[in-house]
Amino acid sequence: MSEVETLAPFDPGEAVGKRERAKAANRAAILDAARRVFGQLGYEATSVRDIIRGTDLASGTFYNYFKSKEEVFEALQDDGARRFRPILRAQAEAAETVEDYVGAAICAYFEFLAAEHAAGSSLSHGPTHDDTPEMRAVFEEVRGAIAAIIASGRAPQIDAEYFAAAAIGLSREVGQRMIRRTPCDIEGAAAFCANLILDGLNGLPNSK
Amino acid sequence: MSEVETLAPFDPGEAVGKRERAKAANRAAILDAARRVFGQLGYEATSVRDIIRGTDLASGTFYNYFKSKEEVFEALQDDGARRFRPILRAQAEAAETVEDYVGAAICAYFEFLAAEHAAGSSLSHGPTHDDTPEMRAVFEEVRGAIAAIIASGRAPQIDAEYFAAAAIGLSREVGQRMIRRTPCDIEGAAAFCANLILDGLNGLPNSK
DNA sequence: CGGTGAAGTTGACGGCCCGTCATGATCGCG
DNA sequence: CGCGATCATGACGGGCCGTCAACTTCACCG
Repeated sequence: MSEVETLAPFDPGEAVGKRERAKAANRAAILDAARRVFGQLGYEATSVRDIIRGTDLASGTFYNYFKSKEEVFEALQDDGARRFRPILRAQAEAAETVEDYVGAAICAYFEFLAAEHAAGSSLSHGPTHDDTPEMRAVFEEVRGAIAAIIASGRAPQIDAEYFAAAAIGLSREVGQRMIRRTPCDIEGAAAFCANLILDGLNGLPNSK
Repeated sequence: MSEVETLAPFDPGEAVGKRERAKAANRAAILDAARRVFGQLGYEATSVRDIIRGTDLASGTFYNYFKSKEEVFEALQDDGARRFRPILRAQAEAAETVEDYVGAAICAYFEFLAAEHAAGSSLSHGPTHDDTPEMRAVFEEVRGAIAAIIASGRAPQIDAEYFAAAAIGLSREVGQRMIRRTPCDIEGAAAFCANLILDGLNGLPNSK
C-alpha cells in the first residue's frame, strides 16, 4: 500500500523505526497484562504463561523482555517509583523547613498511593522489594533531602539514614491502613504522620 | 523385644503415643529443613522438593503437613511472632506510662530481631506477610496496649490503630537498617525510635 | 497375645510450567 | 532489491507440582 510516510518521512518528536516501536509496544503489552493478571490471580499464583496469555504474544517472546515474573513485578514497582520520584523531588525543592518537607512529602505520597490504588494497581498484592534500583533511588532521595536540610543547619544533626527509614516505614504502614478505610481521609492520615514525626506522640492532636 | 514400657506404662509429663511423637518430629523436621533451605537458596528459588530433600521424608509426606512452601514460610513467620508476643505482652504489663511502653517494646523488638538474625533466621529472605493470624495478633497486641493506656487517661486520645501501625512500620524499617550496620547498636537504634515517636524530630538528640 | 482397622508414609505418575532454541518472518540499510 | 540483523514463534526436554494406590506401622480390643 502506498504509505503516507513518503510525504512525511520526518516524524517530529519521537516516532522512530517500526522495529523499535514494536519492541516498546510488546514490552508495554507484557507489563499491562502483568498488572492485570497480578491483580486478578495474585502474585504467587500467576505464572509467566498466565501473563503472556494476557497478550497476543508467544511464550518465548516473554523472555526477550524479562527473565522471570519477579523481574516483571520489579519493573512495575520501579515504574511506580520512577513516576513518584520527581514529585518527591519537587517537594524537596519547594520546602523551606524540615516541617514543610516532611508534611509535603507524606501528603504527596499518600495522594500517589490513593491514586494508584484507585487505578487498581496490583502492587499491593506482591512482595515489595526495596532493593530494586528505583526503590533505592527513592530512599536516597528522601535521605538526601533530609541530609541537605540538616547540613544547612535547619534541622538537628540526626542520623539521616535512620530518619529517612523511619519516615518511610511509618508512612508505608499508615498508608496501608488509610487505604483500607472508607472514606479514605488522605489529609487526616498525612497530618497524623507529619505531626507524629515532627512533634512525637505528645504533638498529636486529640482526635478519634 | 521385651519393653521397659511394661515397667513404666505411665510417662510423667508428656510422652504420648509413638504416632503422635512421629508427627511432631516430622513437622519439626520439615520446618527445620525449610529454615535452612530458605536461608540458603532464597525464598523464591526454593521448591517444595528442595525442602523435603533436606529431610529423610518422601515428597508426598510434605503435603500431609503443609499445602505449599508459602504455608511453610508462614508457619516459620508465625513461629517467630508466637515467640515474640509474650515478650511484648510482658512489656505492656510492666509499663506504667506510654513512654515506658514504647521504649521497652521497641527495645525488646530490636533484641529479638538481632537474636533471630544472629541465629541465621531465613525470614529476611522472604515476603513478610502481615495477614497471617499470629502477625495480626502481634499488631492487635500493640494496638490494644496503646488503646488501654489511652483509655486510662495516661496518653492523649489519638488513633490507636494508626499509632500502632506507625510505630511498627517505623521500627521495622529502622530495624532492618540497624541489623545491616556493624557494630549493631541495639540501644542506639531503640533510643532513636523511641525518642522520635515520643517527642518527634525535635526531641531527637544531636548524634552521628 | 494376635488380629483388625485406622493413620501415615512412600514413590511413581500424569499434568503443567519452565526456559531454550532452531526456524522463519520482518525490518533496516546499502 | 537483496542481504544481514533482529526478533517472534511454538515445540521440546526437563523439572516440579500435587495426587494416589499400595504398603507399613501403630493403637486398640476381644
